[in-house]
Amino acid sequence: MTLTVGEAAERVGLTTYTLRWYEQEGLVAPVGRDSAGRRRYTSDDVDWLFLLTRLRRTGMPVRDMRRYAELARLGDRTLGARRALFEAHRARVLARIGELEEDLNVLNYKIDAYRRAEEEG
Amino acid sequence: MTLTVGEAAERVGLTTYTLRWYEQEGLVAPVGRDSAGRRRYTSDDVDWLFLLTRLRRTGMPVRDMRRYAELARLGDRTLGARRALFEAHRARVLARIGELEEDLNVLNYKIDAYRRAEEEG
DNA sequence: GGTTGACTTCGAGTGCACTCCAACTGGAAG
DNA sequence: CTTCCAGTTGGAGTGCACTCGAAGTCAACC
Repeated sequence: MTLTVGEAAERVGLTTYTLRWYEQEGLVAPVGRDSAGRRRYTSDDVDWLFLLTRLRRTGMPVRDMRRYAELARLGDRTLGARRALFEAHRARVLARIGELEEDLNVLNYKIDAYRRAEEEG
Repeated sequence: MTLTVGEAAERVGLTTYTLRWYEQEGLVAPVGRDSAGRRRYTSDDVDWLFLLTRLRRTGMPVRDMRRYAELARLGDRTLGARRALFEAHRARVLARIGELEEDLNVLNYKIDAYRRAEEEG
């Protein structure tokens, strides 16, 4: 039903260090504990962590993830703000993809130039 | 004909600090100097720097850029190695774009969910 | 009941890529 | 000739996101 920090870490692809640090940094609401004081992650916790990994992977700074977590903790009245935050982030991700695609042209051009030079020389 | 470090920095969108640091780190061959010991960047230098900014922007670590610079300094016999380096990097960039596009789905899903929740509530 | 191993906390350490500071130098404008 | 500005060096400092070490606790297994 619930996972230890090690199990949760493995599920979401983060280390136990990072999971504890995310909690400390307020990216994750305080996780439930068992009688021995050990963290127990619910599937909701794991879902949340998974979402965080996607935000992180798209380059969202931890600072913004914290802001998002704070909004989420305030309940439904922040739905609009959270949507706005995601929409702004989506725009950045789209821009980033565009940038990478442009840079790919440079890469392709260079690869081609090297290939031609190799054929010559 | 040649540019000062400040002018070169502006052209390529880096700071003068970074330009000097790139040189110190071996990402750029030692730049020519004027009689007063000040750097003078040729258009070839600027082209090289521009390429570096594209590599950097696509996430190539400075370590790999240094490796690339070293190969370039060895002349034409490293053309193949340089092409291989670029091809490997291109593969990473393509993978990265794919990753971002996947993550975009998560983002879109969440935005949609927020929108629906806003309409309800 | 002892050993093992995963957990706990707190604080310090790491790696990357800059970014800046202090002290100095030299050419150009007024 | 003085003032100013952009440049020079070496080394220190910054921000981010982890990552790890030390010292201790606790449940489970033999």
